[in-house]
Amino acid sequence: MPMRRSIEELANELKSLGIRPSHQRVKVLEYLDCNRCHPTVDMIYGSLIRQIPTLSKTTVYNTLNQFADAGMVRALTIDGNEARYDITVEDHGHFRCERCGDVFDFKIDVDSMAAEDLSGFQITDKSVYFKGLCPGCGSKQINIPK
Amino acid sequence: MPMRRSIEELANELKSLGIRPSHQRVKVLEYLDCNRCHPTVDMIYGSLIRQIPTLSKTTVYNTLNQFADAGMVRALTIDGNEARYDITVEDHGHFRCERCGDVFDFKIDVDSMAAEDLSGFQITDKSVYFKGLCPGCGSKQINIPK
DNA sequence: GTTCCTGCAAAAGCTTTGCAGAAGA
DNA sequence: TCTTCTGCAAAGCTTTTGCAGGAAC
Repeated sequence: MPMRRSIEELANELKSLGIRPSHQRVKVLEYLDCNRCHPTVDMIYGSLIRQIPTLSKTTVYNTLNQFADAGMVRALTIDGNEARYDITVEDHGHFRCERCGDVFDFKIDVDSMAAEDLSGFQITDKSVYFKGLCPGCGSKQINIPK
Repeated sequence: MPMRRSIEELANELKSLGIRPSHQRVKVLEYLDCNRCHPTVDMIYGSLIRQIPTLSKTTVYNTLNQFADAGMVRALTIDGNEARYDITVEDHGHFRCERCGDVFDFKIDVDSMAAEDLSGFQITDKSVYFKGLCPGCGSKQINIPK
């Protein structure tokens, strides 16, 4: 599942989308390719700063916004305070644990959902978010802190 | 559909959940009951300040968080910058127009979705978000501004 | 009288913007 | 050389927190 791609492949993917493959951009993309855990900007920045000591958070923001505009990544706003980023892949939903905050993928066929009343709407994106307790937290039988 | 409830009914609903029915709280709940358009905090505050000149945005935030904790309303984070609030009703999805920003409800049977890999997860909430162009904006045939 | 509630002000946190210097074509 | 990119600093926004006065019970 973590189908790591080489630096060259990642750079070519950027070029094919008209994005110049700067060192920072390739590294951000590589991080997203290797860490499919819906990282926050802080997580990406915190990891890459060790490889690129001059990196700024602004660049991470700029890069992610550019990737999102190009359709390469999807920004998740499953909880309001912080965005998470996700390499665009086939249809899947996101489960967010309300205790530990982790986000899990699960396969789901969004087109199988029985939806109505949407004639006339042009749909460009479908997102499915579930919340609750993940297996690890649920088995601990503790109340969710507010 | 806009099944307005009386002040007494709203106050009783609050009492039944252990929330003291202060004037501000009842008014916020009445607004949500009458305006099922997924309002932002600003929209709620901007409307109620005309009836309650001393109202503060802090109180609106406090009240909405309390309602959300009690399960009376759901906070939507369909776009990252601003939360929207929604009286809890039966299963439905949310469509957000990327041009005009409006949010539309549509009926959807989330349990009909073919989901896998979730054994061991305790699911407490299911959300479905679609994005695209609403009929009004889509018919105008203009490119979406970035 | 004690507890809860309100609302002002300030703080906190995430994200964007302005801009100057650096890097790349 | 000219365009694009990076990153620091500052600003912008939404939301939360601290706290004092007031209301409710």
